[in-house]
Amino acid sequence: MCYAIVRFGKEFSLIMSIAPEISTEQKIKDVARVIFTKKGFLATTIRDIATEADINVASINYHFGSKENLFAFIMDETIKRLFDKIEPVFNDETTTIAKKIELCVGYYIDQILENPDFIFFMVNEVMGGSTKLPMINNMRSLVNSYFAKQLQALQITGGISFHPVNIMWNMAGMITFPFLSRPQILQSGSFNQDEFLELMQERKKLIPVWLNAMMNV
Amino acid sequence: MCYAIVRFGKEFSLIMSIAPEISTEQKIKDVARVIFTKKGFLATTIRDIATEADINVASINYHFGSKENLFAFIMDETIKRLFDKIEPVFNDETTTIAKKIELCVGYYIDQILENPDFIFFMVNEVMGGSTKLPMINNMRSLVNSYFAKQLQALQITGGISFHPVNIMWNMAGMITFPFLSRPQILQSGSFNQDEFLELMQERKKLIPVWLNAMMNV
DNA sequence: GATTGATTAAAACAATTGTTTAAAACAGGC
DNA sequence: GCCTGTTTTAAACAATTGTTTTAATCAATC
Repeated sequence: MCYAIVRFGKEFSLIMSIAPEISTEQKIKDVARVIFTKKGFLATTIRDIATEADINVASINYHFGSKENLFAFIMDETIKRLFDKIEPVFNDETTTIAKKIELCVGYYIDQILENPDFIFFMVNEVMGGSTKLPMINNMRSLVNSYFAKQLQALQITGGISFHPVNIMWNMAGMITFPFLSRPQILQSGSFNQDEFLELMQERKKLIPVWLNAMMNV
Repeated sequence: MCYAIVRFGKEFSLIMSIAPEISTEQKIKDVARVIFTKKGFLATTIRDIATEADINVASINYHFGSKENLFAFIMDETIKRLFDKIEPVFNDETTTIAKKIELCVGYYIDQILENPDFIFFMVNEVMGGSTKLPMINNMRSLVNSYFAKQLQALQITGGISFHPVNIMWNMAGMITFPFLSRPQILQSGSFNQDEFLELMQERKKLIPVWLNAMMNV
C-alpha cells in the first residue's frame, strides 16, 4: 500500500494510495517482460529484474516459483495477446482471402512496430526448443482456421498451383525478416531509423499486393 | 601424434599416422561449431565442448584465449563460407536478375538444408547485438554488389515501382522463415520431416517465380 | 492492542561458470 | 641422453547464478 504524508496548512493528513497501486507481482511482470524480451531467457538474471523493479530477489521466487515459471507465464501472456487479435480475423467467414491478408499484415506489422523486440522474443522461444508451448496450440488453431479452409478451397479449385501453407510462410517471412535483421540494417548504415520505418509502412500496403500477385502465377 | 602397432606375419611394425591427423585445435573447432550452433553461445559451456571433443577444458583457452574468442572465430568462418559463395553470384555481370535470384535461392536453401541450425546461428548473432560483426561488412558488400546495381537500374527505368531492397528482404524472408519455425511446424504435427523437405524443394523453384511475379506488379 | 497470515527483506547456500595455475607429458634438435 | 619449447592435464580460483532460509514487516481481524 502506498502512503503519503501531506502538509495542509498546519494540518497533516495521511492519504492512501495517492499513486495508482502497482502490486509487486505486476511490477515484476512488467519489468521481466522488457528484460526477457531484450536479452533473452539465459542472459536475463533474476537480479537484473529485481534491481530494475526495485524489489528483492526472493520476491520473484515467492510470487512465481522460479525464473523459468516467470518466463513461461510472460511468454503465455505475450503469445495470447497476439493470437487473440489474429484469430478473429482468420475466422471471419464474411471476408475474402485478400481482405484477411491485408488486415493480418497491417496488424502484425503494427504490433511489431509497437514492440520491436517481440519478434526476438518469439524466435528466442522457438530456438529454446522447449516443448509444451502455448505457441503450438495457437499455430494449430491457425492451421484449422477458416482462412486455412479458404486457401485449401482455392487450391482445389485451381486458384493456386501450390500448397496453401506457402502463402502463410511467405506472409510471415516477408513481415518478420526486416525486423529480424534490423539491428544489422541500421548498423550497416544502409538506412536510418526513419527510413526503415517508412519502408515498413510501405510494406504494409505492398505485401498484400505481392501475395496477390503470387497467387496468380 | 597417432600410432598403431600392426601385426604383419611374425613382424610388428610401428606405423605413424594411420588415421588422418586431427589436431586438438581442429577437434575443438569441429565440436564447438556443432554445439554453439545447436545451443547458442550462452547455453554452451566450454566443458560441453571439452567433453565432446575429449580434451581438457584448459586446452580451449590455451588455443583460443577465451570462449568468446572461439565463438567469434567460428562465427567468422561460418559467415565467410556463406558469403564466399553468394558474392560471386551477385557480382557476375553476365547473368540477369532472374538468374541471380534463382541461383541464390537454390544455393541458400541447400546450404540451410545441409546445416539446419545455421539459421539459428545467424539469428543468434543478430540477437546477441554485438558490434564489430563480420556480418555487417558482408552485408555492406552485398548492398554494393552488381546485383544491387541491377535492381536500382530496374527501379529507375520503371521496372519496379518500389525500393529494390524489398526484393532482397522478401527473398531472405521467404527462404528463412520456414526454417526458423520448423521446430514448431514439426512439433505441431502439420507436416512431418519428409513433407517439410519436399515443400522446401518445391520452394526452391517457386520463390524465384514468386519474386518475378512481384516485380511485375 | 494482540494475533494471524501474507508479503518483503537480507543473508546464506549450493551449483555452475570461464579462467588461471602449476606440474606433467610430449616431440624435436643437438 | 639431455635440453628446449610446446602442448596437455588436473586442480584450484573467483565470480555469478537460481534458490532457500530465516527473520522482519505489513495489513487486516478479532
